[in-house]
Amino acid sequence: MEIPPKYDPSKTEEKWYRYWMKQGFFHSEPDEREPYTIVIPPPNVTGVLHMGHMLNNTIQDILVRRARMLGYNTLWVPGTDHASIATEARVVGMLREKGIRKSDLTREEFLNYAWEWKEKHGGIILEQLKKLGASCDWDRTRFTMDPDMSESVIRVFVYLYRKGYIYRGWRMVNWDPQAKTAISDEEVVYRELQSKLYYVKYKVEGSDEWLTVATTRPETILGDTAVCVHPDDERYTHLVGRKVVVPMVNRRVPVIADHYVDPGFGTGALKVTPAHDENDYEIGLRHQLEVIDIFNDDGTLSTQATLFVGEDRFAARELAEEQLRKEGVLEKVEDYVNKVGFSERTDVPIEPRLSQQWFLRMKELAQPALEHVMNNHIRLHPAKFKNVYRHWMENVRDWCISRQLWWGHRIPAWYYRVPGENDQRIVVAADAAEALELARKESANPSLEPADLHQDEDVLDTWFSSWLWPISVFDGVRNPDNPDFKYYYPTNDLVTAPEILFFWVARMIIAGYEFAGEKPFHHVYLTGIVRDKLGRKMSKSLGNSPEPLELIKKYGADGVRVGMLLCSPAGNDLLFDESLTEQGRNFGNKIWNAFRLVKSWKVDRKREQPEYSRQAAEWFESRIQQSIHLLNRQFAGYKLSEALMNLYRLFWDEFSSWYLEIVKPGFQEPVDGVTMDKTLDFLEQLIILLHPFMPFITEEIWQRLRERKQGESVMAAPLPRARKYDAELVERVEKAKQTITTIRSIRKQQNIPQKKSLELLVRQVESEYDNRFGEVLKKLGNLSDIRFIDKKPEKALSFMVKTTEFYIPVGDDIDLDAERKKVENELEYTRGFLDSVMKKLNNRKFMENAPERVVRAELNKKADAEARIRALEEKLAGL
RNA sequence: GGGAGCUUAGCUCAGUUGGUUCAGAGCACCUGCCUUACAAGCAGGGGGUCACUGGUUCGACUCCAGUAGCUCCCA
Repeated sequence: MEIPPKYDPSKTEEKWYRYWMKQGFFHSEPDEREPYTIVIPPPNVTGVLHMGHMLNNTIQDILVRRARMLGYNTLWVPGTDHASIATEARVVGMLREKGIRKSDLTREEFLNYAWEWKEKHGGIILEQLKKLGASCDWDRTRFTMDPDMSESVIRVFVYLYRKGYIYRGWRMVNWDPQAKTAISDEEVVYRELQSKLYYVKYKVEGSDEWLTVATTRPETILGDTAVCVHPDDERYTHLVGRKVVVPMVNRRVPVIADHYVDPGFGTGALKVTPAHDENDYEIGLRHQLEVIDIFNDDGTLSTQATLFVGEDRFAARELAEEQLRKEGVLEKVEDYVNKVGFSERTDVPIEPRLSQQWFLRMKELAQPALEHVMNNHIRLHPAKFKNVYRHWMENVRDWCISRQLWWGHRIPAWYYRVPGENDQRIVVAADAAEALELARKESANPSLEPADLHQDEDVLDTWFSSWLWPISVFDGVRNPDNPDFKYYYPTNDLVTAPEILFFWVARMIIAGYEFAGEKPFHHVYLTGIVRDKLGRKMSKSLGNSPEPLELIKKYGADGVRVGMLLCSPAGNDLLFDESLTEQGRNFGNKIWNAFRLVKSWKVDRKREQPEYSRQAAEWFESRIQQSIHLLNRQFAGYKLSEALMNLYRLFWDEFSSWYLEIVKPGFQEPVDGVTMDKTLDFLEQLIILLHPFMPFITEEIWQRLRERKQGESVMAAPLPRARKYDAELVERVEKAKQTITTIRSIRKQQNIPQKKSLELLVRQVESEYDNRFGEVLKKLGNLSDIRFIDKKPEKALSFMVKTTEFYIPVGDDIDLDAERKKVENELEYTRGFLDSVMKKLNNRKFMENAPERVVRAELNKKADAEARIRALEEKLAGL
C-alpha cells in the first residue's frame, strides 16, 4: 500500500476517536486494579472552547492516557457547571430577543426557558473536547444541576446551617447592578480608571467656616451621614463634635474623628456614606451613624436620595456636579486615577451595597485545608503556589453564598411569621415538607399550612455546588458507602488554572475534608494562563485568540496538543504563537516519515546483519532506556513540557537522525531481518511512549505497523518500563557522534564532498581510543578505513575529540597556515584552562576543604589538559 | 498600602543539596544542500560578564543583603 509523504490528520482523527468510543476504551467501572481518577474542572455550560481549555484538557488527557497505559483503571469524569450568572444573563438576553421580559415570567416559566436553552446549547464545549482527543468517560458526564448533584448541594447547605456555619446577615456586598445580584469578592476585578476628584465645601453649622472634603463620587453626597477627620489632625480638632450641612440635601451631620482617615489624602476630611462604601460602613458602625441607601438594585437613585430619583448612578454624578457648582460649593475638580471594581460577569462597576445575604463562616472550615497543603499531603505543582495559598487561607473571609438569581440551586430556607413577632422566622430544611414540619414544631403551631411558608427567592453561588464536584460526581455526599465513591475517591490529579485556586481549589479541599473526611485529590497541577506572543491575555475583545477548532483543522489535534505543551512549563504563563502548533504538526510529519521509511524496506531474511546495524541497535536499546528513565522522573515532577521535549529529541535526533541513518539500507537494497525486527520494535516503543501526547497519529501508525486484531489499540499497549541500561555505552556513542560531526564539519570547511570517501587515522599515545563503533563511524563518515598510527602523518588535517588525535590525509591541498593557526588557538585555550585548574590545585585551602571527588576531578582535568597540550605542541612542531 | 514570585542566547524556558563534560534545550538566525523517508526536510555553524552592586566561601547562575526592572495575588 502506498503511504503518502505527508501526514493528513483529517483522515485519521475522527476515525480513531469513533473507534475508541465504540470499543468503550474511555469507560471505567470499579475493579481489582488500582484506580487513577481525574475530574474535569467543569467548564461553564454557556462556554465554548478557548485556548485555556485546550491547554488544560490536553494536560489532563496526557496524564489519563499515560495512567491507562501504566495499567491503572483510569477514569476521567467530564461535565459542566450551571454558571448561574452567565447562563441567566444568556437566557435573559435570548428572551429579550423574543420580546419577553424576565419580570413578566414566573420563576417556573423562566426556569423552563433556561432548561430548554441548556439542553440545546449546553453541551457544545464537551463536543469540542472530543475533537481534541479527550479520553473522558462520556457515560459519566455530569452537570451540577443533575437531580442527585442538586440534592447533594441542598444537603450540604442544611448540614452546614445546622452546624452553625451558615448565617444570614447584613453585609456590605459587591453588588452587580446589571445582573442585580451580589457577587463574591473573588468575582470582582479591579482596574485603574481615569476619574476625577471633586473638592466639595460643607458649611459648618453656626459659623462662617467651611469644611472641604474630597470625593470621587459626588452623587453619594446624598447619602452622607457624617464627615470624618483624623483625631490627631490639628487643622480640624476644633470642628470635631460640631455639625456641618450636607450640600444639595441640607442635612445636618456630625463631624467625627476616626483613625481610619488618612490626613494626607485630599483635604484630610472624609465624607461618610455608610450605605455605599465598605470603610464608611465600618466607621458608621463605630460611631452609630445613620445609614441612608440612595440606590435601587439596578443602580438608579432611590426615593431615599430625594434628588435625581430614577437617574442612573453615572448620570446622577454629572447632575450632582452641576448642582454643586450651582450651589457654589464645588471648590475644584482634579484628575485622579483610582481603582474601581468591575463585575467579572457583566463588566459593570461594582456598587458596594448593604444587603441581606447568606454567608458561610470560613475560618474553622479552612483549618484542615490549610494544614494538608502546607504539610504536602496535597501537593501543588509548582510548589510556589503554596505561599499564595497559605496567605489566602490564613486571611480567609466569610463567603457570601447567595445570589439574587433564579437559575441555580434555590436556597432551602423558608420564612414564616409567628403572631406577635416582628421578624420572620427561618427554617432550613431539605424540602418544603420537612420545612413545614420543622416550622410547626419550632413555632409550636401545628396548624401552619404550606402556604404560610415562603421559600427564599435566592439561589446559591455556583461555586457552592462545584466545590463538591469531586465528591458529588460519585454521589459521595448522599451515599458515602457506594462502590464508585469508595473506589474512585480521592481522585489523583486536578489540573486547573491558578486563577481559580481560591474560588474553587481551596474550597474543594475544604469540602473534601468536611464532607468526605478526606482530601479530594493528591496533586494539583496549576497551568499557566494562555497569552498571546506579546504577553497579553487572550480575550474576545482583543481578538487575539485563535479559534481552537480552526487550529485543529489546520494543524491537527496532535499538532495543537504538541504546540500547546511546547510552551507550557507548569505554572508559567505561556506565550502562544501559531508557529508552535506548526512545530507540532512538523513533528507529526517527521514521525510519519520515519514510519514510512521503515515500512518501505524490503526484507531479506537470509541476509546477515551488518556490523554497524548491530552496533546501532545495541546503542539505541540503551539510549531509549535512558530517555524512559528521564521521562519517568519528569512525569513524577509534573514536568510535562520537558517530558515531551525529551521524546521529541529522542525521536527526531537520536532515532531519525542517528539510528535510522546508520541502519538505513542502500538504495533499492533490502534490509536484513534482524535489523528490521529491531527497528520495528524501537519504532513501536517510541510510538507507545508518544501516544499520551499525540494520540491520533500514534494510533494510526501503531495500527499499520504490524498486523492488529479488531479491538486492539495503542491506547491499551503497556508503556515500556524503565530497565537497567548501559550508560557508558551511550557515552561512548556520544564520542563517536562527535567524531562524525567533526569529520562532516571538516568536509564542509575543506569543500570535500560527502561522496568522496576518506581515511581516518587515529593516534593513540596517552588515551585509549575505543573502536567499538568503528563500523558506524565508517558508514556515516564515509570512511574507507580507520587505521591506528604512532606518529603524526604528513599532510593531514587533524582534530581532537577529548584526548584522542585524529588525522585525515588529504594529500597536497592542505593549508598549512590555517592549520597552524587552528592548533595555536587551541593550545592557547587549553593552557588557559590548565592554569585555572592549577590555581585550584595549588590552593592549600581548596585541597583541604574540597571533597575528594572534586579534587580527583580537578586532577583528571589536569592530566587531560597536559596530555592535550603535549599533543598540540607536537602537532605544531610537525607543521 | 500588604504579600508572593520572576530577571540565564534574538524569543520561550531548563539548570536537581555551591564543585567534572555547568553555562544547556527548543525555536529563530547564518552557511551549504531539492543526497528517492521527510524542504513540514538534511548537514554544518555563530550567539550569553547567568539584571546590577556588594558579601559569605578555596570556589557562586546556585547562598545572603541591597538596588533596578517586570509579573501576579490581596486590600
